[in-house]
Amino acid sequence: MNNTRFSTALHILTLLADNGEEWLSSEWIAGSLNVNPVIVRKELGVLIQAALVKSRKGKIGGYALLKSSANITLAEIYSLVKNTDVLGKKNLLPNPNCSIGKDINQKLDGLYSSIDQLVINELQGKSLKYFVETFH
Amino acid sequence: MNNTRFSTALHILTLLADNGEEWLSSEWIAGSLNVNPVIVRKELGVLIQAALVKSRKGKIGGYALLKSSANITLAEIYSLVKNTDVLGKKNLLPNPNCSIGKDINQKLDGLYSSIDQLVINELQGKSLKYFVETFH
DNA sequence: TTTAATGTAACAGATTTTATTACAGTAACT
DNA sequence: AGTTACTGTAATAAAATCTGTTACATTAAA
Repeated sequence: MNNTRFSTALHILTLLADNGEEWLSSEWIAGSLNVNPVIVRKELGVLIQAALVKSRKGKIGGYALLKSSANITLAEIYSLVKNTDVLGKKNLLPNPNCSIGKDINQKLDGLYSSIDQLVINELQGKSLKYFVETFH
Repeated sequence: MNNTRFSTALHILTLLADNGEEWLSSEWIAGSLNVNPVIVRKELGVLIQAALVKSRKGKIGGYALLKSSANITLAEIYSLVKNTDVLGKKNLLPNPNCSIGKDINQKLDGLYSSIDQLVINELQGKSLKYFVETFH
């Protein structure tokens, strides 16, 4: 994860959770993050797909939580934005004629997925509600 | 970690551990990884700095383990190549006039470092020796 | 009809990652 | 002494990823 997607998604969801029934605009949210509104709308698109967030179009449009913050875990958010394993990428074509090269990616697969699972399990125990409460 | 550095470093160290007292050349190692020899030499430079590996120059030069594989942990390797937090980067300048934006990076710091620590602790329990043994 | 939103495509710019070329320095071996 | 086969490293290029921006169709309230 050499990007800001988790930070961005969690920040967005924190704002929505902290504003109850209000509909927040992507522009307002972007102002808090200090990033471009289109970035925010793109990430919100992912959160809508995942049924964490709902949107309303038109003049008084905006975004609000669809799912209760108590039932959103940081694991769920992470899974949505995760694009690489924690330990990174594997080399594509290690030499099949080398006894190590032949098997390394299979060995790495096991290791990498166990570490990913460890992180997921930990985040599973943390709700968005809990995270938002630390601000008060 | 959206790169191959951990995979590369672990592959290199596995080859060195698996070849006992032999001095392996960067070209031979690169052949197993199927990457450019300069990439391998650069990563070996890091491993030498960390005193995991020794090198020998000249015609019969090459690389060998300096530290015993039983005493090298995957945590040590990870720490050498890690360049981002597990959960990624933070947005640089969230809005200080927003009650969430004002504090979010501090909150993220706590969360991100606890997750990083979790991964480190897990890798601490795994030695290079153990990893290499899974190949036999 | 105007206004202020969402949704999305298309593109541009920046940053990061990987590959490559080149060559100085080193040490063995004839 | 000269050749050979390495390491070490700088410089650059190429590729991939990430972030920002412009533009505009669509939507719905006022």
